[in-house]
Amino acid sequence: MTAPDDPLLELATTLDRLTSWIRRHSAPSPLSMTARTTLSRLDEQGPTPLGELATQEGISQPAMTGLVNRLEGLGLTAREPDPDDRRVSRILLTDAGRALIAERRSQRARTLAEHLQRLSPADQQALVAALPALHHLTQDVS
Amino acid sequence: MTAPDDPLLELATTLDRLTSWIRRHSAPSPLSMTARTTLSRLDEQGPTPLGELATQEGISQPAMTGLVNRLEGLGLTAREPDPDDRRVSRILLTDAGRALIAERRSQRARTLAEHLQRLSPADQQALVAALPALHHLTQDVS
DNA sequence: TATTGTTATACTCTATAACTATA
DNA sequence: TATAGTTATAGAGTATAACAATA
Repeated sequence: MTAPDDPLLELATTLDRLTSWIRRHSAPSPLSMTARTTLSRLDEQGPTPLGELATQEGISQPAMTGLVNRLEGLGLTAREPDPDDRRVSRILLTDAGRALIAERRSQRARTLAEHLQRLSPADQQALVAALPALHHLTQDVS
Repeated sequence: MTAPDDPLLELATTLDRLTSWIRRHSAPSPLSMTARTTLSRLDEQGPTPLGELATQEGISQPAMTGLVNRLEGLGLTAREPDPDDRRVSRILLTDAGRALIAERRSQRARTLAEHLQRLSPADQQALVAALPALHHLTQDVS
């Protein structure tokens, strides 16, 4: 059990609060949160079997089937047969899908910049210095 | 894959990933994300008119009516008439609601802290150093 | 008239169970 | 038999529009 004034525990609480802050300040989107993180994931890791994508996103396989169907209907993703196992559908981003999440990322960066500008230079520097740590944190279990 | 040249763009991407990472590593809950942040908000700011709560959470007034009805059915919140304006319903936490949000918050913080402990001392130090900045960021617009 | 909140209705996203096809 | 994915069905949570009560 951790002590109540453990800085790590305080950090965890702050990150928890940060999550809900980010959620409230995200630009409204016709795509669901899962849809957006799925597109972002496909951009990072390339073509991925549907079931694996479902596990990574923490939703059921039928839910991912439905999501991929919607994304495909929007022209954002496509299916590719796996040459080694004909049961497998590999999901990949189309050019339109890649363009959309690039646009969304830069838009989010602009919004973030507005808020960052109100922070002190020391605060800004601290955040940039913490980037590798945040990166390692999210790759921890992946 | 996006080029990580712009630190601001990288920060946006990392925060994006952090959001979905925290979401995936949260303990499963019968309550929706909005339900949880609403309880948390009521715990922080006390009794709040329903419409104001809807605006703060970024959902419509009818959606908040439905959510509050569900929370009330679970015994987690209650309605209180506003003495000055009889149209207004002020929503407040019950003792059960307060207990639930406290338990969940500390559990979530513990889980996150476990992952933070696996990071290198340098990473941990960087995150702790960024704590005030994160705190300021989330209080920025509040 | 304007505001606070509810009711009516419809759509999206999710889950579990049953199914098809490949392995 | 086991695995990858789809289809069937149901429930939660959301929005917009129309309404009731109060200001």
